[in-house]
Amino acid sequence: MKQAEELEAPSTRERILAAALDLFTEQGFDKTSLREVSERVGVTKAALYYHFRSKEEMLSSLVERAHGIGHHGFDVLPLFNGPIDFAAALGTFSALLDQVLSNRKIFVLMERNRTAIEGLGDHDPAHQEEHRQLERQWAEFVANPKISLRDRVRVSAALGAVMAGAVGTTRGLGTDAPEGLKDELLSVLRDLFGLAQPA
Amino acid sequence: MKQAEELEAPSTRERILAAALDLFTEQGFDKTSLREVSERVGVTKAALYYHFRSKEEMLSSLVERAHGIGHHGFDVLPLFNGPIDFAAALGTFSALLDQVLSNRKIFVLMERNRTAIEGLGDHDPAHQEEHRQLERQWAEFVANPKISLRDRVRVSAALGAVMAGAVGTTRGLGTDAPEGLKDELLSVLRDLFGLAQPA
DNA sequence: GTCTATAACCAGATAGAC
DNA sequence: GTCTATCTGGTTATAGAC
Repeated sequence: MKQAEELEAPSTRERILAAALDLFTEQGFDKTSLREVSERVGVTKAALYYHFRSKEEMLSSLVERAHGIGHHGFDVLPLFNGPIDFAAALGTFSALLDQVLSNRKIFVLMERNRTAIEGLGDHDPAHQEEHRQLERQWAEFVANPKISLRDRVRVSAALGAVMAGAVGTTRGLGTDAPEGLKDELLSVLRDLFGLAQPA
Repeated sequence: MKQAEELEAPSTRERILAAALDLFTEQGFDKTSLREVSERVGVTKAALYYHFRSKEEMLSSLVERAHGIGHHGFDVLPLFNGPIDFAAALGTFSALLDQVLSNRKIFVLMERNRTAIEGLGDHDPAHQEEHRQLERQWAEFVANPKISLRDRVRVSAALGAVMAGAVGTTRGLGTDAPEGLKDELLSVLRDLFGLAQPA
């Protein structure tokens, strides 16, 4: 995510990642061979192995960025252990929304390659641990009996709505950044959380 | 979905599908080999080929049921070509919700194997055609300029909320049918659609 | 830093006996 | 309807030259 990427000539490594991102998203991780990636980049298959230990490390590198985002968003989950402060939750979701909107491509990749990403830790234990923890936190939240079913469903629905709105729209519209989408989704969140709409 | 399945001894074919459903969901379609499926069922790999032409046909058979459901739900989409009648939409989503809740396992499978299902038509053109049409209808709806952005976002968010609520909850809670979940999600939909909550 | 060549492997699928 | 045995093909990954 250094800004230099778009100014300098992109390094081979970056070009590989860009090609992999597109192919993994279009065809799926498992159905994309390294041969295809190398052909698109214009290097040989073996050259990929200079830059990445394995195919999984490519996926790993791509998903890494999104993990930081999820981390920030989900860090607050353990704090929810009773009636939810929806005004505060709106702030969290708003920040999450920003991140998702400005990293749409990666979130589409993740949405479409869930199983591949989950089974990723075999060669990358650190990554797996981070992922497992996120999953566990969410599972615990969803099943937490100290929180009313209503509140859990609302938060869960909010997450689904944000993802569907931000990611689902992207697929239909290509790579457009739809004007006003963020405001509409914030409005959705307020309705979901029982908060007043601003003038 | 014949009721007999649970009363009679399940046929080999059904046992294969059940094992495949579990394995495909847990590990992903691509990472599950026919050897694993055959071992779990207690037959040999070759025996699978008596019941199914290919691995893809297994997935195809599993997803078939859900397609009918999506079909009914999305059939109404082309009718949306202006301001949306949210009271009517609530009925559609309510029916969809029923179907998703009573077929959770298959929807989890679909959520986690999107790319595999999309690339499925190579050996099954009829299936592909149905899928493509569903995708197209949705894409057209999402991008339809005759419908206000607000309304499109609301419908999109509603779909995401229903799926997240019904499917996401399932993974956390195993195969439980959470009491009251449906009512909570209907309530979410009413808020999303600007409809009054019933007494 | 990129190539050629090849290793090593395992998947999906088929043929034909029983 | 299920088995044994086998084929074919593409995949990831490595060794070592340039």
